[in-house]
Amino acid sequence: MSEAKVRQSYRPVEMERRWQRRWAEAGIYETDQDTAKPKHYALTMLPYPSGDLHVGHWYAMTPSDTRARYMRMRGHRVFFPIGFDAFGLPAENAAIKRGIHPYKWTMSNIENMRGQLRQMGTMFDFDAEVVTCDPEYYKWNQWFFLKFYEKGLAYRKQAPVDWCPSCNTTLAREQVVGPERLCERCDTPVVKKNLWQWLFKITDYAEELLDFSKIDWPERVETLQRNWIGRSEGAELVFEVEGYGPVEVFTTRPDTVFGATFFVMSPEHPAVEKITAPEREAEVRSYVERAARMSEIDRADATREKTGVFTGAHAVNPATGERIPIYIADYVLMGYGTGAIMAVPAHDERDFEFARKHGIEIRTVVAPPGWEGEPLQEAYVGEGTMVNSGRFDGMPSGRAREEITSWLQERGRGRPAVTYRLRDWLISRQRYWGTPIPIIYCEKCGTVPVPEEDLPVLLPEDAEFMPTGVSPLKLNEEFRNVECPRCGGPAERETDTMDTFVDSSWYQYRYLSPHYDEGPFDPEAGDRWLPVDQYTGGVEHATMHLLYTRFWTKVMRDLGLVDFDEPMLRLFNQGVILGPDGNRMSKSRGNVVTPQEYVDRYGSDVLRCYLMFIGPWDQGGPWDGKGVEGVARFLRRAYSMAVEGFASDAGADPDELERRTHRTIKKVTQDLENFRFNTAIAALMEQSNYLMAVRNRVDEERWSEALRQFILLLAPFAPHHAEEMWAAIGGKFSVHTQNWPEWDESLVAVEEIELVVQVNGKVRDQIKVPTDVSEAAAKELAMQSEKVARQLEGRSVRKVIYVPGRIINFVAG
RNA sequence: GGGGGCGUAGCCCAACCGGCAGAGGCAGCGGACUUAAAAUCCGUACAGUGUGGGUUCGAAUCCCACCGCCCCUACCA
Repeated sequence: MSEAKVRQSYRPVEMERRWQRRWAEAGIYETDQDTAKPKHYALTMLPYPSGDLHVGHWYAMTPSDTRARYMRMRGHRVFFPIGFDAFGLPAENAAIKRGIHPYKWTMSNIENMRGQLRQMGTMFDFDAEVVTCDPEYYKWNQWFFLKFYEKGLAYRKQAPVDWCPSCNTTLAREQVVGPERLCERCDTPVVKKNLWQWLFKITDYAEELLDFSKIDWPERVETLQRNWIGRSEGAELVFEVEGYGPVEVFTTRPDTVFGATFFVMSPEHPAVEKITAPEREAEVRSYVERAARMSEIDRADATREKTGVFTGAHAVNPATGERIPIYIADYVLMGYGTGAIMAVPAHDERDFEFARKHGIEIRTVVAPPGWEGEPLQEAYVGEGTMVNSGRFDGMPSGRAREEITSWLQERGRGRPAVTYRLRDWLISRQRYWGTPIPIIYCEKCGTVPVPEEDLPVLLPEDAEFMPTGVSPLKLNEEFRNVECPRCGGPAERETDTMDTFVDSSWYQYRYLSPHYDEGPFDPEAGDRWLPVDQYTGGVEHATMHLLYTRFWTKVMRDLGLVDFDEPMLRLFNQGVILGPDGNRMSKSRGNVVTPQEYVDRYGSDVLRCYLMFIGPWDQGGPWDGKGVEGVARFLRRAYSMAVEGFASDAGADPDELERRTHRTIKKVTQDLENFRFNTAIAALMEQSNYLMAVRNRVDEERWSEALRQFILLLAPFAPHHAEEMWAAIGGKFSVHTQNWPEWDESLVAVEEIELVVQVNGKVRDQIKVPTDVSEAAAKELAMQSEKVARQLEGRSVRKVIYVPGRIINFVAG
């Protein structure tokens, strides 16, 4: 075919559509169940069905697909499923704003996205698709909930939530707007309210979740999770509160207890009401109310001045026996430790600030080095020698921590303790579009779980999800009113739904058998595929989804459902693709790139390759529309090379061609192993350029072989182009079921290299030497160089540094 | 306040275990093709690696300090 004809014949969009059809007909992406091959479960985080795939989806999914394709060509049976995280707020908001039912909105989005996913040219096995808002799926959320409940891992308690007093409803975090913390719908200031909520006891697994020895995850994610779990060692000490009883505090510094000159409770602490002196009541109550209005985020603002009020009550320091005043202050959080602290102003920055403001004694009990009894100008938080601490004076503070703890323990006033920052997972959402919590409240029997055989508790389709101010299911009498499964009497259903992170905590298991109805997944399929070998997704999920799914798997293990400890063995975090202006893409910034316009113009392969080429995958980066051209040229050139074929034989070095081929195979293979798609594509471009250059100058047979290998290497990146090219050179359908090429190490090495000759670190000459030249020979050859000889004249060579294949350096004096 | 990442050509990015700063691409420039342009093809210039020190025969790479940008996290007792 002539070049002109090729140019005319290159219609990537049409070509891609043709192959997509063919692939579907031939079913080449149906999951290979041949257990003779090693398994590879590749997983990319499932998308939320927002309506259209955006560039971010492409950036996350297509490299993941490339890697899965590569593994397949490497001889693995690969399972690479996809699904939709279909419950959640946007669907409900669309319903409220536009009157479309969430189900309809979600399903039509999914339908749309399915088509776009196919267009992407991925090898997703759509037979394994999971849609989490499907009762077939969420039934198992409920089933798990019951199992968790049986094991005591699901429990109900009062927990603070954001509450809009005007709409009379709880709000999700993203519905609370701005630093003023206003309700998104009516601009009313949001308050904290204690409501009955369901929680999962993830804290039971805190210690095990700190063990990362069984997974190969990015250091960064491990650190994030470790910090999030926040294990601290210390002691729980008991302070007697006058007229109330003992109150426990947690401290990491029991050594400083002799310096505890006051005591602080969180405004929410249950004891506050009972201990407040009558003359203080008004002040205390107003402070508590003010604190309640503040969000946790505002309260966590450490730069804010430390506020608080005296309750009029006193506690007894268990070490000194002194009476110390009890304050309430919002810098003490109910959610951490016991919600009360012993305040040691001399050795804690926050307590120091508070004590100064309230004129409380600041007593040094750990002497800083060189301290001579002068008042501290700031809190000293380091180690030192004990002072003002009775019998412990003179002891190093580290040792005093243990000794004081056991001393108090002997007197029944304390014990060593470990506290975690991690809190239990609050799963209740006062929302319609989620999984109903399978619980029934009966006046007589109390809290009754829905019997397993009654699952799923269906989400009623005709619910009133308009903004009426109450949890939508609460208004649905038909849903809410039930017979108690235990006594048959009148009862009410729980009307909250589950957090959508529940859905994504175990979806990787459901993929294995999405229609299996005897359990969350078919154990036989589980044996064949679990656990996930390679997971890819954004690092923003480090302390949410990625922690929850680890927790979930450990519970599943304890339920006997799986026999391993970790859900995903290997994780890779891709970066974020930014808008052309270098900012995060967002509609309000107007910098959103629509993949469709590029797909329509260049085809999917170009977009895929461009996104992989733009830079290291974990780095992300700004979108550059101009850069796409280069990749488009590359693929078109590659295509035309295959279609036109060999030109003529005119004497280029066929061995060099072969060496380059093997070098390319090695480079691309190693880069794919390490998720370095950008340099792999650069290597393919280089090879393509070379193939083009020698197309009419080398032995035809060997050129064709080199081209064949090139196409195979290209296949995971540009599946459509490679398929077309494969067909053009007479390859058997499909290129994607071929074996990945292997390289011959002996052919990778170049034959002759340019050895750099330096004198005292400065480059003086380059000489051609055989690759395997010995040091002595290299030295000899280098000395023969005129330029080098000139430099060495009159000097003696003190040292020769020889790096094979690189340089030879004469150190001369 | 704490933790992490990144600064290399006009731009996106390469550079293994320290060894000639350049693989690939964009844009630029020159040529071929064209009546002309686009497209295409061929060919090319461009930085001494954010700044300042240090280690070394030799530093983009290792160490120290600083500057800039980004991300995460934050009163955790």
